[in-house]
Amino acid sequence: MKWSQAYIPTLRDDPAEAELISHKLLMRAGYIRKVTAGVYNYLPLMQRVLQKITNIVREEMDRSGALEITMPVLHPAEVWQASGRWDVIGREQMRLQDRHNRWLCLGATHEEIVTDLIKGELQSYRQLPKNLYQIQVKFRDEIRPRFGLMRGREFIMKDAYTFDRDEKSQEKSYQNMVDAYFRAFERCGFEIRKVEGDTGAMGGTGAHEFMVIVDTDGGESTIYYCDSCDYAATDEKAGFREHGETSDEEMLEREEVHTPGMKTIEEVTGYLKLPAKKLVKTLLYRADDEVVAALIRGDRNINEVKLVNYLGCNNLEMADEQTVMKLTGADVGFAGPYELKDVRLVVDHEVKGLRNFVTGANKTDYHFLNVNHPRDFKFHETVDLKMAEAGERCPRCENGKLKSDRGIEVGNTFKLGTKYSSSLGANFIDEDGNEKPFIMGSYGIGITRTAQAAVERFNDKDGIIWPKAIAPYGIIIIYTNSSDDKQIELAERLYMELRGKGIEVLLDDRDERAGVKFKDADLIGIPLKVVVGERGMKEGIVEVKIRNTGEAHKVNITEAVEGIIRIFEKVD
RNA sequence: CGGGGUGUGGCGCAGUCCGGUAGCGCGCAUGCUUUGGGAGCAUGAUGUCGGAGGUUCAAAUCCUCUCACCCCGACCA
Repeated sequence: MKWSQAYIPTLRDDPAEAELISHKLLMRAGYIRKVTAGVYNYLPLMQRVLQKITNIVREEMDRSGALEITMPVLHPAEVWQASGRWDVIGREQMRLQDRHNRWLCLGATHEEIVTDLIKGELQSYRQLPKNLYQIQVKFRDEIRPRFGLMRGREFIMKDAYTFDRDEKSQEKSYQNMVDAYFRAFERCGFEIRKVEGDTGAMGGTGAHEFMVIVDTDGGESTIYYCDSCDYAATDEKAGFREHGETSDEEMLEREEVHTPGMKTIEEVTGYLKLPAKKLVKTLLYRADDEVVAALIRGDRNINEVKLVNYLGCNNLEMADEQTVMKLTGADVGFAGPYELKDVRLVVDHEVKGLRNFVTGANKTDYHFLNVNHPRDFKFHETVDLKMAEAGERCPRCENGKLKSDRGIEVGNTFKLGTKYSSSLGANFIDEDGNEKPFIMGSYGIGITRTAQAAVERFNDKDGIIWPKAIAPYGIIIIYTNSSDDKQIELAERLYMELRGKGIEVLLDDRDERAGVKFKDADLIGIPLKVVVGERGMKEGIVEVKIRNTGEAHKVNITEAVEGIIRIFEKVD
């Protein structure tokens, strides 16, 4: 492609709307343009990148034995109602009505549709396992779209669905997908980290997320991993080995103390001169229709996902001020378990071993010292409600410590069990003659998100640095003086010959000064730059520069094509 | 949805407090010079000042309503 014929609208300034480096670069380098919040045009360069990623993913899916199909973007409400998710998913599902006032939605995921598709047609265990996938546009009406393609409302995704007869077979199908994911992401140029994830609204029995680790604000997820074994999990999922300390202090008399305006742990610990570990937070939540109080040590942060999972509720939010006032008789910030009525107590394991701790007194501006259980309040079971923290002990191995990183989730895998097959009545006849629901799995790769993750991961002050496998073009040729016919002639010749060798080349034939061409070439991130210029011509060489390493080579004009290819082949 | 902010030529912004001919940089067009890391000079084009209503002799500027977008939070691939 010749630049003069291409459509690559680069910008000098960062667009005001972009926050992340990757978002800024994709805008500035002419890859994307916003249409409306969370919805983008993909320009020619972006289209090529997406195509590259798509092709890699498709090849690895096909290699794994998965079968490509295309399902609709528009779904009837009925199938979502049948699975029960019409009511559960709620606002982020894009819904609309047709001219007959029938409800439809735009698909954010296709468990229902694919299950409905195979229902009655996959009938025998002899036809299993099956893996169906598609690469297609999805919609999710994000509450707050942001970060460009990272959290868009419209995005491209590869989603696959497996159907197995039993757990053992499912395990194989699952591992098969995991293997395919590693191959695909590796080919895209990523070092990928697989971590255990929460199953969330998908339901099911197990999940993993595939993360690109970055050290920028683009790293929206925190993960914890063990420094000695292969344990790794999202912050929502991560646990750690608790110390199981049991205090042997003697129980002291409960004592009310005046703590005017001290609502936070920091304020109370500062005022009472006690470590946060000696406090127990009482957090009131509204879980569906019930109010629960979560008790957790003062120095810990609550993991609401763990609480939701334990309660099995659909909706969890902090109780509002009125509710807190009604139940505790006090302002927010002074709740405690002592004589807290009509509220279910959910207690973190660590609270069990504590003695003589501080809680709110259910009275504005007062706390209790020396609260103890079961004397002052009772509970029967405890649960892990804590956010993990770096430095804690690994839950899997003996000596490991947890470390944390931030990452971008580019893929996920879910074991769904029979949630969808059961609710939609998708069964097969097993070897024993019994009708059974399929054991399902679902597997996603965010194509557009992967593209942006690459930019977030691979860039420098000058612009994008695409891994070769997903770069829109492999080589860019620049001639520095557009009024020098000899340069143009040589550049054109190299362009034609390299293209003849099957390499994707961009020739910057614009009548621009050399500086502009260099800047733009770096900005759009082409892996290899070939410079035809006055200096080189005198020496009888062209310069070849690797975007990634900055490494520069000189190649004799007489054997330029071979020389360039040789260098190009070594680029990652 | 709650909190904060922004809408002014294609892009980035000033002007708004204190009403009085709509500006700057980049980009764009033409010409000359220049030609290895976002050139210089000259000339030029491009604006419903987000929209609607109101106040006023006069509104980008003040008032009311509204829409869009961005940031923080809740949500999430």
